[in-house]
Amino acid sequence: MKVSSRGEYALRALIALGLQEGNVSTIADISGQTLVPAAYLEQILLQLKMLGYLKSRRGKKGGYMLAKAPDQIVIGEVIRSLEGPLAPMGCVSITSYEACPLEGTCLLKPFWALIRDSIAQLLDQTTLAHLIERKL
Amino acid sequence: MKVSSRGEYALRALIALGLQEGNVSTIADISGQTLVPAAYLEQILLQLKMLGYLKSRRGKKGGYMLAKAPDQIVIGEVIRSLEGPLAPMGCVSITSYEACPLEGTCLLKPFWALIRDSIAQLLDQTTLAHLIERKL
DNA sequence: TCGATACCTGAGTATGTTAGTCAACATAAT
DNA sequence: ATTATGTTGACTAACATACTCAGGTATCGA
Repeated sequence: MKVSSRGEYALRALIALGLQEGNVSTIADISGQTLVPAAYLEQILLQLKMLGYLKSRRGKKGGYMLAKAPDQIVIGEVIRSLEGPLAPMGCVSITSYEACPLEGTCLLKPFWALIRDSIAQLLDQTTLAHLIERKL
Repeated sequence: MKVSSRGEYALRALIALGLQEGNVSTIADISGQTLVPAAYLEQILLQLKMLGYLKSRRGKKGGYMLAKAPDQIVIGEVIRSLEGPLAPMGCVSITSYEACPLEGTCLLKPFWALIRDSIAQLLDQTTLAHLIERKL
């Protein structure tokens, strides 16, 4: 049930940028604060930008900043974008359902569904603002 | 947040055996009911036996059966044995904690802890008996 | 006792994922 | 022009996943 380092790193970066309130931060800055290797962080920031969470400015005095207000950034969406569905099994995934031959009689499916609901509810009701303000 | 096929297959096998109430089932039988490839299932059953969940009898008329009552088999324990800790990150794992350099100031840790609690509570309060009796 | 039927053991393998690195390029400010 | 920055895409080492397969060993029934 692990979250990959990529997902963890992305959230760390979003938090670091959220704490900057509008100022741009360079990759080196963010790398320093989050302890994510700069070259790897670069990839992740680019992906977050393509997903619409970040804006960037090139050249000298360039850097990254949030593209949305922290309370508009839903953690569940971020994780799904970076790691795929939250559901523990394809047969109970809403965003990328996969059929299973046991489907009809499977005694596990309702159980997996319970777990998916529990995880999704937590992640989808939490925003970057909640994390930054320590309001969980 | 995926569960591996190994974990899913193990639970399918336990359910199949739980429905047999004391009768032995051959690998081929279980493979037929669960749709898990027989040679792969063999490995998994062996592991479940080593973990104390199953008993086996060799030779003709041989096969596998549960070693415990279904209400003594906790799903959380099975998953942990097969896939490692339930926690999404090492820094909030109870069974295999790993330190993190950000520890003190990390705004994510309390969030991961919430998720770990939620998952662990569900998995640790569910037994094989619950699954078989459809009582979730 | 013999042979068929099972479980047991350990090695091997194809594929994919993770967690990165690196080199070269494009753009903006001074 | 120079320099600091983001951008792009290729590359790689290590590991995990999801299996297969070849043989060995125990037990039952005839």
